[in-house]
Amino acid sequence: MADAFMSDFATRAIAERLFFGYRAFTGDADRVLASRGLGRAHHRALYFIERAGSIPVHELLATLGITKQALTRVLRELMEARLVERRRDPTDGRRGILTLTDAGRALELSLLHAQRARIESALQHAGPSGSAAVHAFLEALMEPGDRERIGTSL
Amino acid sequence: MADAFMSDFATRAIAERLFFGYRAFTGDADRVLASRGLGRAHHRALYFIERAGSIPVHELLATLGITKQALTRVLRELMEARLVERRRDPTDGRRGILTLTDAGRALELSLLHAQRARIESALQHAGPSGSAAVHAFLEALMEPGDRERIGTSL
DNA sequence: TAGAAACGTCAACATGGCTGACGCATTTAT
DNA sequence: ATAAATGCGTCAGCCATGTTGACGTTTCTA
Repeated sequence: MADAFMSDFATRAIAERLFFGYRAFTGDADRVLASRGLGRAHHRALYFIERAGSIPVHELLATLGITKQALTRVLRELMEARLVERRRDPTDGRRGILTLTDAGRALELSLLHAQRARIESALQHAGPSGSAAVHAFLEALMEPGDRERIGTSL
Repeated sequence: MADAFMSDFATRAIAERLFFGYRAFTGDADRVLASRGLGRAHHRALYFIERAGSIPVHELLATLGITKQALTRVLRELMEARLVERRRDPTDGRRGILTLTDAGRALELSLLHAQRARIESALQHAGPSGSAAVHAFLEALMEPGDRERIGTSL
């Protein structure tokens, strides 16, 4: 038989929870960023550089899904602030490799920790077996091509 | 004993799933909006007006968490496109009440349906008992003050 | 050695936020 | 009755973050 879609009511229940939940989640970091004169775009770059340890520019570009012109401006500001360093890939001198400085790592961690209590509390509200469901839900929500960009959930 | 925070690793697992998941979720509607020359800001206004049936301007402002100047521009464009109508509150002539036109309701529904398949699939991946966990997780993630703005999950 | 690849950069522009300052109609308080 | 407060709508200017398009440079590859 044909696929019966979920109700509009049930769809809205998720849509509005995602909207308010994501806004609160990003708000925690935004407050820290604002005190340093940085924005959400800087956070995203710091996050994915730290996560990878070091990352080629082209891969960061693909992960963030923005143009190189948009990323270049963010990276220039992060390098001027001595939070990010760029060096050349020794195996291919055209490629750039990005790493965080000690200050960059410290900031990235403080941004993560600004979000930690909210995430921890939310997972607790999901219940002991709910954590796996939340991970599965969010992974299934993602574009398939992005799933290889994340770490395992366990 | 002192609260032992969750690990950075576990925090990152949620943070990156939220980032990619939310991006995919909004992307579905963004494509429909772009074909109509509208943006995400218009979608949010349409969503909350439709959800309430009709809504005072000040309440929409509080829900969206933006300034009246930012909302005014969005509402002007929506009213020019005959998607939204504004009338006066009969009990207080200073207040404005917003409603959708038939065309506005049709667009809002098509935006919701653009997101429905992804949400439905994600909930299925969360498992039969996972849906309640997902709702609880997202609600706990929200700012407490926003919780009164959402509908029940059942 | 020619061409492709991987950037970095400049310029112009769109979207969606912000603050500040006014003005106007309407309601409320004195 | 009138003065003050409220709830807008609007203008102006600015910021953050994205977009295209075009160009130049260095480096690798065929």
